[in-house]
Amino acid sequence: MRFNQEFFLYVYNLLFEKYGDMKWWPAETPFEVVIGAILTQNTSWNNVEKSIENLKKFNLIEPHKIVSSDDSFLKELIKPSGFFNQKVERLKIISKFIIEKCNGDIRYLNNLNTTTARKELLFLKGVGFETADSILLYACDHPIFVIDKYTMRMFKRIGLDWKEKYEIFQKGVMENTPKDLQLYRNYHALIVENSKKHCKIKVDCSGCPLEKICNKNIM
DNA sequence: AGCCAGGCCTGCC
DNA sequence: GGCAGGCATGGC
Repeated sequence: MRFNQEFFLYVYNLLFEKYGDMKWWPAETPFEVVIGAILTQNTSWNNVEKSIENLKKFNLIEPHKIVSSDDSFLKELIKPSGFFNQKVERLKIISKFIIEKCNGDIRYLNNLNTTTARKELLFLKGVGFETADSILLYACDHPIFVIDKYTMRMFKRIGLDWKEKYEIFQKGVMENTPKDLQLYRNYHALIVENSKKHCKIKVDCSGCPLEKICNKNIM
């Protein structure tokens, strides 16, 4: 198997045939994407949903409301998604950034080129590669391929050996796919969906659309 | 009971 | 620049 454009679109099509258009990211507003991206750091989405529900109860899904809310109150609300001490700090830092540098709307980053916008986000404490790229792709309209634990595991199992380096995986995929916003949005969504069902550490291959090309013994 | 979850930062080396 | 250790809750 060669890892060229044909390969990556082949994998996409296998996933698409099973799951279709995932309509990702699951959020009502761009800022909700930002919140979710922080809260889901090393945390299952199931837990994140509870936290976001709590924030919604108090109408806090807006940057200035996050900034002006009491830390201990916010910690209580986002408790279900864990790491609440650092995550409250991170939510406040990025909210402040949005207010001060983005005129209150994260989509301001659409005015910058992708590389510049990415750097701006990566300056922020608590925003690493995956969080930045998720925000660029799903809260804004930057076509960038998000890598996460699921993505690395899946690609490794279907034959790629890129040594678990985020930017190597990202470059490898992006050099071999059309830089298309909708494609990248749905590709990542499909990988997550398929991984949750079939491609976790403990594999469950029955019904997995990638079964033919997967070496389940990896990881 | 213990492992895992849609990372990231810090402090070592 | 690489890498263990810490961060915290909920599901299985």
